[in-house]
Amino acid sequence: MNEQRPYSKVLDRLRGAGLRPTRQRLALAKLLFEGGDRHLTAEMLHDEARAAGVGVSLATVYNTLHQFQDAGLLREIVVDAGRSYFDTNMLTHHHFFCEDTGDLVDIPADQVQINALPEPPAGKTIDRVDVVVHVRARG
Amino acid sequence: MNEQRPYSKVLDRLRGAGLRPTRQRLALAKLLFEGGDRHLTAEMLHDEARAAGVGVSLATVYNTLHQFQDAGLLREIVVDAGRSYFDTNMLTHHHFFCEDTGDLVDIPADQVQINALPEPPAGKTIDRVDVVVHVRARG
DNA sequence: TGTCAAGTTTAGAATAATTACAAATTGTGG
DNA sequence: CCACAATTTGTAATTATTCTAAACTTGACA
Ligand SMILES: [Mn+2]
Ligand SMILES: [Mn+2]
Ligand SMILES: [Zn+2]
Ligand SMILES: [Zn+2]
Repeated sequence: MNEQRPYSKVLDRLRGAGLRPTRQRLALAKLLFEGGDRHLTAEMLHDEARAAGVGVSLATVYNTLHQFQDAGLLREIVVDAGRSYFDTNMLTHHHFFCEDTGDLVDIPADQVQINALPEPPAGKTIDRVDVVVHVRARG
Repeated sequence: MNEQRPYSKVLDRLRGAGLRPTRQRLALAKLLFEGGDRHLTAEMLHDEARAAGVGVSLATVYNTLHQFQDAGLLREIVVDAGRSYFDTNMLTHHHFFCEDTGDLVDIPADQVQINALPEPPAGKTIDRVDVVVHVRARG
């Protein structure tokens, strides 16, 4: 449908977020947001960009991921010590995490029902509930 | 009660795990296991040990934490990017995590009821379900 | 109780992910 | 187009952690 204007969607998205549509940001946004829901590390995205012929430094990949996150286009997921995943699915949801492969797979929020939660510690308020289902290759 | 033999408990614990009771391991085990359930980083434990007058290197703290983990005396918790917590509570349970302070607080398993979970991806088997309730200082 | 091999500790180097910096480049309103 | 702020980038710095190889303990047993 938008083969004539391959950047119009991400362009609107960047404009909506108040971010200048630079060559690098357009290319990264295309990789991030036009392939369905994705879970990527900075290094993975950098490799994809280079493979797609996009000249972009790793520093810019980090900058861009954080800017997108601040703009509400992404969120960061922590499941693996010493490695951050960025998740393009902004709906409330949970994850399968496969320790063998490092893969993250979404679980829609309505497929996890939490019927009880204790009161948070005094003076604290609940921000978000993360459920991570650790899975392994069947053995 | 065991003031006469202040190390007998941790000594038994190390013996049971097949670990030689060295000065360093005894001291770290005492700090870890005789103060109720704890959630510590390697750096925190190192600082505590030094404050208690125990000469121990940071490398040994890391070695010891991993050995204790392999022996089933501890488990590692990942909630904060780039920092590992070690948890002395080996019962199945969940956590409050306060992003402001970095504090982890246990939630007993029976206070979280999960009434639905989807099938794991093909060929995968569920290992463990981690629930992390992110909380913030009330604003 | 002394010996010795195996297990353990350690200082410091190495690694990996991420962030900081300051100079060069680019996007945009006028 | 211009001026100027925003952005990008190569490189250095930082942080948590792991590796290494030499020095030191421990425990079995003679
Ligand atoms: Mn971040
Ligand atoms: Mn570990
Ligand atoms: Zn996701
Ligand atoms: Zn815990």
